[in-house]
Amino acid sequence: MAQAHFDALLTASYVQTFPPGLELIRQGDPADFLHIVLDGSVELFGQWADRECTMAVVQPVSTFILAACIRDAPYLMGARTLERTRIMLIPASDVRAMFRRDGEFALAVIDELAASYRSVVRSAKSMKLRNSRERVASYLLRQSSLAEGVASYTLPVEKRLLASYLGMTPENLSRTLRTLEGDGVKVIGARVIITDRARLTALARPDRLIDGPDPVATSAGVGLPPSRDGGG
Amino acid sequence: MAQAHFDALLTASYVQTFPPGLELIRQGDPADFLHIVLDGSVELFGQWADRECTMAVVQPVSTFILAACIRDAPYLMGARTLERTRIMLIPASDVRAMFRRDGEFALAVIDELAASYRSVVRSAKSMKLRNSRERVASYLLRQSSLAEGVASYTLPVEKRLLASYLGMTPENLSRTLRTLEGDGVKVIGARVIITDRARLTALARPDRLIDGPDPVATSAGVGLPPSRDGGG
DNA sequence: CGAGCGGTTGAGGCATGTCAAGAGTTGTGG
DNA sequence: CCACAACTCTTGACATGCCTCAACCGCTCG
Repeated sequence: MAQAHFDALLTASYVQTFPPGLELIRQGDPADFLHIVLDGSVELFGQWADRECTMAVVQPVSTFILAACIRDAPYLMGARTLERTRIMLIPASDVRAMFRRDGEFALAVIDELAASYRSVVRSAKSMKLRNSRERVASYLLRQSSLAEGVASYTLPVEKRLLASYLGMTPENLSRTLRTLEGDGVKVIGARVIITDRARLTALARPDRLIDGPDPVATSAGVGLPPSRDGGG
Repeated sequence: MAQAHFDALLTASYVQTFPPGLELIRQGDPADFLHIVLDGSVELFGQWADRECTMAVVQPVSTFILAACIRDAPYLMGARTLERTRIMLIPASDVRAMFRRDGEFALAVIDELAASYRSVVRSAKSMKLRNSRERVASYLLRQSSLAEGVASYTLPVEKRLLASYLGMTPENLSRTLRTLEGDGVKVIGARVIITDRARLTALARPDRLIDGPDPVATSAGVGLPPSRDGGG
């Protein structure tokens, strides 16, 4: 986009650092700022009838709740920091005004929204088509491939949160990890060790239409699968 | 958008009528055409490991697989006609070229994508936060409110498909509908009769952040909740 | 009429959630 | 530095939601 426009957005926005566990956004509130994670990580979650579930984890550098800002609609998800996190906030009205003025920016927004959309569809497919055991196996395998195929790595998030993200209870995740030891992967604390990749792959049956394309060497995704995110 | 640009898109595209049950799109195929349902209805579904689930039903006039066209990426979902359906096909390359040339068109695409994104997020929240009984109750209530709050209406889709959409088996849906008779709604064949709206509402606990905003009188949505759809 | 299909119903089993208790870890304040 | 509190994680026992399999009904359509 035009440098002048870019600068205009920057001057209208501001950057702030938040402590861990802080609620940045409450679902249902009007969308007043586009958020961009510069450093740290943010959990997006849904709430309903005293229940809660993790929808995604946003890691640098990504936007979130872009869709709500564009539509000038209430946030569909809440957001809280998982750690000390630096965030840039751009007034939603400025964002809306800007992609009307700057065609390049509009194209970037289109690209981001399309990517986000596909992310959620993938996630929804995983939830509906796989059982919890398969989701866990796929997740562990996917994280390994994101880390350039290493056989050992550490989980990027707490198990409690991972369980919620995968649509199961912490107890169930714990048990599932235990039984998965017979299928090519061992998890000790936050440490994941893939002992038999072929076997784990056979169980997880990874699919690029669900788990995403094979990562290219240049990308550096670390978090939960839909780490690129842009709506809410 | 500019009339000239609109006409250009029209001349590049063509309209075709398909019989019921025809597979329009196979998931994983490259996105070559943007599809627009002019008449009839289309099911979007996901497949994995010999399992299948309905993701959405698209009704006139809506686009689908917009996101795949934009990203020039493989379709994440398959699509098949549910009835005799008239569809307009626009070459994906023309769509991509057009929103680079025409700012108004780009804005329309942004709006459509943002709406689609929010649709899927709602759907995902419903799947993760509600159990099957609550999903069924919400769905029945939602359809009633889309039909201007009438107490009686007919289901817009087959129960078999509805079950898949709601993430359950046909048997389970059948049983659930039976037990729901004690909670303010009766379903005979495809006919839905809400006998005690307050009671059904108490059970469904409808939420505009999941079920969508209260419909305005001018809109005429009929199908499954995310009838507006635009990605894949 | 008979095949095919959607829908319903029943029986039984597995997967997952719930409740409860305890081990291990982390962070805090005395 | 230690003691305590709070929290995550784990494990067990139990309950239940949901699926699977199978049979049957009713309708549609050739």
